[in-house]
Amino acid sequence: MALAFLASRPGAFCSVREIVDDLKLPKRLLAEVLKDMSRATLVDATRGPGGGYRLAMDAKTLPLSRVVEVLEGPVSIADCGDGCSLQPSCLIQTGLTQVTASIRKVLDNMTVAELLEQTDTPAAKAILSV
Amino acid sequence: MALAFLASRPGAFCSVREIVDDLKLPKRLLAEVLKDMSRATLVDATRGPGGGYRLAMDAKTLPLSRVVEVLEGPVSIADCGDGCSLQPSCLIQTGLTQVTASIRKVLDNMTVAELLEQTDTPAAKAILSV
DNA sequence: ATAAAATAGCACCAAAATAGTGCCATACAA
DNA sequence: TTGTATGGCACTATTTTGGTGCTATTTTAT
Repeated sequence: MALAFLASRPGAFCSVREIVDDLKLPKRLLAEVLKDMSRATLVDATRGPGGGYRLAMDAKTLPLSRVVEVLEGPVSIADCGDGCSLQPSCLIQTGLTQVTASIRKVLDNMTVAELLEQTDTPAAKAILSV
Repeated sequence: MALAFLASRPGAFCSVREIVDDLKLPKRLLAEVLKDMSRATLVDATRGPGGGYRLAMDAKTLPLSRVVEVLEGPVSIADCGDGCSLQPSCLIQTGLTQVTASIRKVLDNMTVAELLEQTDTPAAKAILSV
């Protein structure tokens, strides 16, 4: 939600307060998340009055897969690595890998910009039009 | 894993003990899961000596989406219903719905039979060849 | 008949993941 | 130099999920 918000104000630095006021998110939590995204260079940050966050790239070049990776680690539906005790007898590891690849492709092929474009409710559009 | 196992023995009733011995799964847990699948008519069950479970349909006609629905409820990446307090200000609900639909399509288009076909490790193949 | 093999049901516990907070340090601009 | 804002990190709390205890009921081979 926050990235879509930033995408709607390209180039402008938006503070956590602004974002939270519009999107009704827990302030501290959003701050943590944006810190993570900043570390991952998904967003730029500036401090002090007038500071805040902005997308570090064009939203059209930011696939959801990248966002998911930053927030939750590698895209996968199961941890099928060597650490899994079931691996020796697992009949579906290879198949699940393929499913994961397909899902990853879905996330690769949708960007934050596209996510934002779909916004269609009046209340949401009102937020964007400010 | 269990459904792939059953798919490898079409028509035959397999007991929880047999499955667990081959797949090295916690017995009680698999029993719970198979009960759920039985209630959802994904598998047939028979009791008594020689009893067990078998797929209720051809594995080729059993998409993973159906399995996921039985085990985890409706396929979705977020609970965007009316119950969500963020809905009024959510910029991405519609977009996420589209992503969910795409992922659902992935799961619709892969069957338990296909999952099983991908099995390629020697140890796993040994289980199938018995 | 009856004992053994197996599922049915349901409550419960434990571990892991996730949502959310406390607290302080650091930077920046008016 | 003061107020605004991010940076970092540990911590708590809640939810979800993996897993268990126990008992009842059904089935079939002997």
